[in-house]
Amino acid sequence: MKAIVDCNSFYAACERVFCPSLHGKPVVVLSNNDGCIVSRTDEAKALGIQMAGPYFQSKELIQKNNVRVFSSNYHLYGDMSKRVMETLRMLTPSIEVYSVDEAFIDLDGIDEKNLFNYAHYIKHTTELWTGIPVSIGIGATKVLCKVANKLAKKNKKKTGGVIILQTIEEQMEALINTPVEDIWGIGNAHARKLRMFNINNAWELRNMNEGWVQKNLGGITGVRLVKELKGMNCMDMKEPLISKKMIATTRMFGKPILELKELKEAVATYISRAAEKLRRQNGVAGSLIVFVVKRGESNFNISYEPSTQSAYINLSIATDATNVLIAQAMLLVEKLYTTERKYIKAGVVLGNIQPNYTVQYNLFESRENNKERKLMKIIDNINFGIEADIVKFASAGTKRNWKMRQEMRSKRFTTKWEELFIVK
DNA sequence: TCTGGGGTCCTAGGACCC
DNA sequence: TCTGGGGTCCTAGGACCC
Repeated sequence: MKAIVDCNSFYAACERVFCPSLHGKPVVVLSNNDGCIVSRTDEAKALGIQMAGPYFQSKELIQKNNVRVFSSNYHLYGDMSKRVMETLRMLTPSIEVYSVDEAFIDLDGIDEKNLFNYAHYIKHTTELWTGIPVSIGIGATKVLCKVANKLAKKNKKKTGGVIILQTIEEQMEALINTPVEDIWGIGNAHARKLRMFNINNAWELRNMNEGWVQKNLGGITGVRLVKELKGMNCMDMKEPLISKKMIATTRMFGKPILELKELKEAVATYISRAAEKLRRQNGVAGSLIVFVVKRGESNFNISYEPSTQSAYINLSIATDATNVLIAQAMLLVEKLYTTERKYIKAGVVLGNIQPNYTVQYNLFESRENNKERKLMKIIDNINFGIEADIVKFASAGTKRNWKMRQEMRSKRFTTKWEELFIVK
């Protein structure tokens, strides 16, 4: 058997740890730039505030009901996530961190009669040590774990936050109570399709034949999903993901910009971020994509939808040097830039990532990289150790009018000395 | 006027190779 | 007039996840 441990309303829960008066009160957390709602407590859900909905649409509801609103504070959430995962690691033999707020646990070797007590022990200890409430779903496969977890979360009072699917009867009941759009791996497009075929819950999907699924549900991915619903393991526990295959940094701007100079500054800054991430995993990137998004506008009787343009380059030598990547990116920005409309967003994606010891040099390029590598190391040490961005490239700008809005961010209680939590 | 950011996996089709 | 069979690699795009 396996389990998934999933933090309840994770971002909002992190805020509550450092502001206990918010327990029992509605809280929401916003995405970058205060654009969307990305985390809601149960009290906020009960008010009808939509997940992933634009903030401005719920603003009235939020103000009327005195909902506490936070901008996202990724320093805090990242650190709290680490604490949760460390706790699970100490309590269980093997975990796979699936996302910032979820981990699968391998329960092979645990006596099935003890699963219930074991799950409650994990739940209780995690909550005690970190202050973050969790729900646990247990089943034979990852997909069944997710089914169990979803139901456990939906019905915390009745289930105590833990559901175990052991017998076929338990599985059947759970699957019947899971509408197709709630199945892990079924998104909007497939859900609509399934409904069209009058397949409405997970049990009905489970009983479809393989040929049909193969043809209508994304090929092999769909077949695996249905097998997992039947209790046949098709998704292994994964080794911890050490190196990413692509690294992206993209942001909306705080306000739309028109100037090429500002656009370049933003892109140079994103490259700096992405290259730091790249170096942290000891990787080098072989390709680079820059994209920019123009604002939608209506002038007189012409209207434009927001539109994205992108350009990419394959680097002759894979690199992790910020300055090299910035230089290439600037050329791409110049290629993309026009003055016709304002820009609201830009991003960079580093691809073709390889470990840095495999770099393929070529005849026509010198090996100056050593010098660069030393420089990058020094810059990274200063920025990681003292304060982010204390040393940066001039092309990344100093005024940064385009920086995102984060008007309601809490303090970085656990990662910045100047912002430590104060107990009176 | 206002709608985030960062990922993964799979497939189809084209280019190219022997 | 006639023109094989079997691969690999790359890219773009779709779908999905949190």
